[in-house]
Amino acid sequence: MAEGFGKGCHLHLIDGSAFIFRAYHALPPLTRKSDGLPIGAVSGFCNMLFKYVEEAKGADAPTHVAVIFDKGSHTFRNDLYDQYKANREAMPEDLRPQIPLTRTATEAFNIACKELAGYEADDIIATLARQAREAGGRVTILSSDKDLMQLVGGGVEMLDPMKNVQIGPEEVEKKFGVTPDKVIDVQALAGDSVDNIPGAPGIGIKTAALLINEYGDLETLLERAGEIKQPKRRQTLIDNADQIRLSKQLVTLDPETPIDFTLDDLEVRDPEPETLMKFLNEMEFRTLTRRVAEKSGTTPPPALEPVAKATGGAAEAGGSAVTLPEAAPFTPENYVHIKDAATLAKWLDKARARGWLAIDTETTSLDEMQADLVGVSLAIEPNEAAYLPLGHTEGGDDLFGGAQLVPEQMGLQEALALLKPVLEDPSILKIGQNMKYDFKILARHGIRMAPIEDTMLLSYSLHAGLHGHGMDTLSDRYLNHQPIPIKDLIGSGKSQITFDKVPLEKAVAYAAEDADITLRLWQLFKPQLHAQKATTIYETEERPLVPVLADMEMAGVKVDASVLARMSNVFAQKMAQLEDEITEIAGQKFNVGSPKQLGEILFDVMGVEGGKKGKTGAYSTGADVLEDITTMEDRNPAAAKLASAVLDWRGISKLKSTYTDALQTHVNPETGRVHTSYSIAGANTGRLASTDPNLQNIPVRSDEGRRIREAFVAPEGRRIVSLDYSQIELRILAHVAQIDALKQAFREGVDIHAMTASEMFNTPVEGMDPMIRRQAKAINFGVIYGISGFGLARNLRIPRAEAQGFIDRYFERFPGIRQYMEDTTAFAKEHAYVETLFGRRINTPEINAKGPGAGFAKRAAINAPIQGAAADIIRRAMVRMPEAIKGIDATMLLQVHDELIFEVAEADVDRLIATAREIMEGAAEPAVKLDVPLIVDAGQGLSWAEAH
DNA sequence: AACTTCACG
DNA sequence: GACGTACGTGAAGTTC
Repeated sequence: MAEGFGKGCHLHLIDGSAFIFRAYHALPPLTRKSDGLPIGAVSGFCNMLFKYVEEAKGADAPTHVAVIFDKGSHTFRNDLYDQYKANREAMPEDLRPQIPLTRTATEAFNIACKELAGYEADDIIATLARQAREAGGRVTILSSDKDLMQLVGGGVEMLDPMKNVQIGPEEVEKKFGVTPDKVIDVQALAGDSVDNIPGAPGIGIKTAALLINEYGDLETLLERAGEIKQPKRRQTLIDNADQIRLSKQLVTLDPETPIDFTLDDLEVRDPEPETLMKFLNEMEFRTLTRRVAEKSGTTPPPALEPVAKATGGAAEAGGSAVTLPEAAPFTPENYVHIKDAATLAKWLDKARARGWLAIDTETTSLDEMQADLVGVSLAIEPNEAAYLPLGHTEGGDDLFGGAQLVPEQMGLQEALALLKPVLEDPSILKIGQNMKYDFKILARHGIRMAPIEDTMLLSYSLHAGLHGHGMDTLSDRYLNHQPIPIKDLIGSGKSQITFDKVPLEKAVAYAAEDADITLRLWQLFKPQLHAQKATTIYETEERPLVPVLADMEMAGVKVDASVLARMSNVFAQKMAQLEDEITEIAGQKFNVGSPKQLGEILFDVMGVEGGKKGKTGAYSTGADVLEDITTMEDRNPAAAKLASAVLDWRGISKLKSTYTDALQTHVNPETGRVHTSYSIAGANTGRLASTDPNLQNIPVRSDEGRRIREAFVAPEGRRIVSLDYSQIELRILAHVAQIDALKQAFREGVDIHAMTASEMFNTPVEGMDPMIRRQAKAINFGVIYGISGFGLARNLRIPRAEAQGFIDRYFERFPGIRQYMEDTTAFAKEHAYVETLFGRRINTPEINAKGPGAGFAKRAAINAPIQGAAADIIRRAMVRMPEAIKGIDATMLLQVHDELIFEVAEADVDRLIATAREIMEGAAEPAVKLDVPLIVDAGQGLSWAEAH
């Protein structure tokens, strides 16, 4: 080969920023043990480089390589357009110090590391790619960034390093609908919200590709825009031609950046083990240091003596200082398809021997009450996983054809008979992700799994507030592995199929992987529980709640659909009437349900003043705005009337669409009852959330809405009983903030809001003015939410100065509350989490951020220990409830944050109330002895409306 | 898919 | 000194 870069050479260009970003988000916020320096992103970055170096030795090895970084945030594009990337979020605080370290890391790996002020990494990549191509060589860009796709072709291709898929001209065309050379034209039209490139409003990639393909290129399109048939599209292109041309400049990468090195400087060099290990050792990456040592056949340097720990620092907050184990790569070819009883028995023996198994069920529906079991997957160790298909079918799509079971499957009953003794064996742990789902599916087949572990709940106990706890998130973050998307198997939208139609081979790969991932997550999370002091919450609240909630959900609540149907009819009539009225006042027909159209009518057509536009440019027409307009009878009577009619319409529309209509569709045809689903790990504070349908927001505040609760009934001979905690959050506040006056008031059972008013305004509790009491009540709630003068003013509709005066007076009278708020925020700032009385941790990663996010985080931090403790208490009560009411003919049906709803035999109502009340009032103990009593109010009746 | 609105504690 | 503000949820409908 001749000197220098040329034909036969192969250049790898690594998008450094993408690697860093990827590494940062893939890993929990690790810190260096010795001094707390955040190093999660550096660690991930090094792992990725290590993996790259190992894999790059193969057949298609590069001859030249460089990692390209961005330098600074200001580039020539900002000079073209000052809004470029303007809505980018600021770099996270704990990432910033890691950036220079990634450069050092690259050099330690002996890989060229390049950047250029005023240009983005993408421009340098474009320049190098051009040079390499012109020299006759090949180029592979390691990135999946769509902005680089314009470079593909003529010997240049991309490789997505995470998914390990090549991106050539075909893939680019698939994404953009045009050949790579026209990608910039499409991007110029479609714009990009991430980089804040304006493009042509209303035109996305699809439309852009259509236009470019029709007219050949952007310039021709803009010149001939007048020929476009669609009027809106035509106008957009004519009006925004300049903006589109600017957008094209912004998206076009510069292939002529003034770089001060040549391709020859990028020749591949092997890492020098000593240099590399020295760096890795300094970073305290033990595993990686060892692996490099093994590869190079040298001994790793001794671990550095830990230096004295720096004081404080929020770095190791919130269950984060974890080291990821050396993950075994996934080898799906090891997954087993269980076809017969002998093989299943073998796997179950493995579980018996090990004492655990990870399990996952595949079904035909997300609704556990309607889902049919299709298969079960099992895992014993990483990569040791199997799928047992039971209900895969084919055919049945013609009118009379019944679906046929496909071969190579065990019989359902035979399999369940083998599974049952293991799944119910108290000496074998059953590990699942979101076990409530699998528990319910199997319970419907007569198997009650116990004991169980749930990786979703482990993550919730460890990481509440940091991220979601779905399997895809957890696998991506903690195993650095992206599971096969379910979409790849069943599709999406209209053409979606059910899992029983998935071919067995694909089903094995998918389902066994899920069990494998679950097992790995369990092995990773379980040991961290103790280290993070999360064991008690997990063991006493989260895990035991699974069967309790499963039973509640399976029981369901009886709903009289005919009551709802009648109400829907009445609502429909009223709405039609109001719509006529509204059309008349507005003088034109419009969609009352469209806030946009309504805003234009009110503020543009009818001339109401003071319309405020939100960030989308639409007028705000929320209830508070409309209520203000209804008071303008003198100035703008028509608008006042219109606003009032719309408010009425909205009220009815909400009741109809969200409640009376929707609830009917949720009545299970087999049980005649509504089966909600509670998410245990949904709310960061420890509250439950109810979905499909949400039964925690059934109307109660308005008389009309409350009537919907009449449809929630007890069957013949039974009653609905409701028990709710009185003022539980304020009681918790009184306890944690140690407010003597509040504590005493609760002990004496006086009206707490009246007492607050009395303290603040020096008036006796007896004969308290209801208006003053109302204001005091608003303040009491405000305190729980992290009060602000602005918020209180808006809530009470009083001037802000007056609201601030109330708050000042309140804090003067209850200085302990201000102290509590200050202590709590200080704690959050130091640790990046807050804690409830019971030890539940809620992470507050944004607490030290700058900008408006910090305000939210601060108020959330104040609220979380209070809301969270209340959630702890009712969770504890619920866990104890089934055992306590065993001899009573009663079923716990629903939870609404501070309320439990039961269905009880008429004769047992009193006994149930007494027992459940005792459990609920004593639920904090023995873990916490509150200084204030917990009081539970009870009601009963034929419907929820009567019981509440 | 994002946004707006509104139901609950 | 400006800025944006009550906490926590889920669902339906419109708009892009």
